[in-house]
Amino acid sequence: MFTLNYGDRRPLYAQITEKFRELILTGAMREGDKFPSVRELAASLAINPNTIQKAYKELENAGFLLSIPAKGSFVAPVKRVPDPAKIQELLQKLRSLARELKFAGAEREAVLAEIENIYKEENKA
Amino acid sequence: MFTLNYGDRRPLYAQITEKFRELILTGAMREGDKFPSVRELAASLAINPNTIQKAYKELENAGFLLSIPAKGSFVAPVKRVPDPAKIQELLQKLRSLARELKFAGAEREAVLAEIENIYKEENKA
DNA sequence: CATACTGTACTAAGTGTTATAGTACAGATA
DNA sequence: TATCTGTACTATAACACTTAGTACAGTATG
Repeated sequence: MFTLNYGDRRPLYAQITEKFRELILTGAMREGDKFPSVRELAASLAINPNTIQKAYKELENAGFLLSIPAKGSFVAPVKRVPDPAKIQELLQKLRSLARELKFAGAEREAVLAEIENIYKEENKA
Repeated sequence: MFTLNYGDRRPLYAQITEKFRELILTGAMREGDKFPSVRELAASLAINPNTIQKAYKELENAGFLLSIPAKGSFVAPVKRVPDPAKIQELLQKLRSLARELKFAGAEREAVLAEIENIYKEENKA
């Protein structure tokens, strides 16, 4: 499904959390889709099942995953209500990132184009 | 100068690194400005000097800080060469962040406006 | 019913990171 | 001379991360 980067200094469970969030945000995984089972993914990545469980628990807390004991883990129903607090938090990160881009010499138009592209994206099946 | 957030799960030295990077990126600190001394900042934040030293070493590796033994630590000269690899890395983060914003319900125009504002900013003294 | 799968919940151990405490040295400054 | 600066160590405690192993209840399939 994906690979882990052991050179990355972030913990394994955080890498796994991020990968799945990307899959959901890009539309590669949609509401109701089944996650690999804890043991199956652990075997596939050659790591401990507990680490997968920790990643899944994080995803569940973040509202991306819904666990049903004895059945499996699934992509949670999307809440269609804008979350102002979350948006403000993300905009703060955006400002910080934009300043770094400006500092690194990125063109204003290039940065704007990236945003446009994301908002043009169809959430592909 | 600033405060630490002990609720944050990131290490103290990383928080300190980030604060100074913000100060430099926003122009609040400029080339040649003096950082507080290791011991002074440690006393001010009520933490160990070693932790400050670790933060300063990170800033130095990142090119933001220049240490002169027995004199002090200063904001490093800015390199005016665009760094394509760094820009690509940041753009990748930008895309991820933009998808999260879209997912959270942020308006396209609001996101674009933030970028515009950053690029309009004069680097204030 | 039996078997194999699912998520979940523990304990125990090893490892690495983080942070503190303390000491020390050489160079600059006043 | 006294005090400041960055730097470099050692030692220790606390915590996070990861692995290993075991166990339980519920579901699906034969």
